[in-house]
Amino acid sequence: MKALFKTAGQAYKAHHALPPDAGTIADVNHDNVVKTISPDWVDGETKVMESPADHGQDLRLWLRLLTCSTLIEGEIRRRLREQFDCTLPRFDLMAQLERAKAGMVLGELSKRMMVSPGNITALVERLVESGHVTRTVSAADRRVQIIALTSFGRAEFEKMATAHADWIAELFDVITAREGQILFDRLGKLKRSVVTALARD
Amino acid sequence: MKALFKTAGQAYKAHHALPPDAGTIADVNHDNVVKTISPDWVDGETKVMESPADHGQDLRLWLRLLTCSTLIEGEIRRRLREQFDCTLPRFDLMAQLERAKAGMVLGELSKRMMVSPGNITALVERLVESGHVTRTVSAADRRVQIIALTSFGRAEFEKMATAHADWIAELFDVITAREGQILFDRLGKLKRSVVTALARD
DNA sequence: CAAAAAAACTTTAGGCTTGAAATAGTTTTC
DNA sequence: GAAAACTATTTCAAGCCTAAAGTTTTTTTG
Repeated sequence: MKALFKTAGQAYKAHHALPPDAGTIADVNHDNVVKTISPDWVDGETKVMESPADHGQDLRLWLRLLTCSTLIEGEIRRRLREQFDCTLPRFDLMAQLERAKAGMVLGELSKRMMVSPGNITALVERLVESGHVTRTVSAADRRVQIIALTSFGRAEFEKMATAHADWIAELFDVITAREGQILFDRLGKLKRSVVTALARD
Repeated sequence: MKALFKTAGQAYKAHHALPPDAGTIADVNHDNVVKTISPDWVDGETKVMESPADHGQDLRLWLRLLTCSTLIEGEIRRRLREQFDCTLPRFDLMAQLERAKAGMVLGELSKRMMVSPGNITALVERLVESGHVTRTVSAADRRVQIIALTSFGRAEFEKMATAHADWIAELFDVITAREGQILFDRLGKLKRSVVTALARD
């Protein structure tokens, strides 16, 4: 099984016209350049113009999936920063640690967070500095670092976790339990499809 | 409407046990630290342990949604890099430009890609340097930069777009047209839910 | 047991991303 | 028509992220 690293970024949104629900009015100005009036953002997600072997539907679905998670993730990030002066990676790392009472090895954090080990090094360093976590060399294996939440870190995390759950509930407002279940199940199948494809190399 | 910026990162995966399908065996070693054996990555997505006011389902759904898009995005990124020595943001930007024959204003690119304007500046700079796009000051409004694909950039993009569509089709392999449609529709409702919540400020 | 392989991290170079502050050009207002 | 407000973009500091190469320590193997 190969490693799955990610950088930052966005995704493929070409071959698509503007969505009618985005409220954007596209027209041509003096320079013959596309310009829009009004909202702060516009997602490129919409109808695929050509569909080679009906890859179009998959592409459309992928774009919508990506738009949803980008939108939600961005908002969570923003609120975390504004209300708790915290970043998502920091929150995430503490979340992983929260259930590991005895602490967690750095490599395990890396796997669970699906980010590269080198990344965790610096992230942990900053969290140690701000007093949220501790880092201890294992007595049994001196290569190993054990990371654990401090009581301060735990208290801070608790506050954020509560707010976070509320935010998600707010954003998912109009989704009923039944719809949520359908989405959950279908996404489960998609996840398996992706994992299978990835395992095929 | 507020701006929606994002940094890089992952998301909240706490309050969750390991998924049985991840193939991970968690146990406690000499240090009393959680260690796992086996795969390269483990997603933290799974059953929410406590559910305050049944925020649990939303949280679960969000986590699964995020896992799906992280997995897919990571793989697309990896292939783009390996097979075309290109990053996702570069590909994305070219994708936006591809349909704007006359070019696009920098600010419009920023909106469509849902990233901050300052980001586009550097991205465009690198694409100009590698000969994929051109940057021209508008004659009508000297504040404005018009960005357009070069024919080289267009040719390169075409190759990548074809491969990209195939990759998505491959990853979405087992999803049927009908299931895809259901997912698409439900995600559409979710998107509206999020956009509405965001518009409420 | 010594050499080789493996494992857990860290370091490095380079790209992406943001929010905030600065710059420059355009439009509005009085 | 000058001052004020607005708009498009750039610059900056800081953080996140990766792949690849390097370090130290442990395990495996001949």
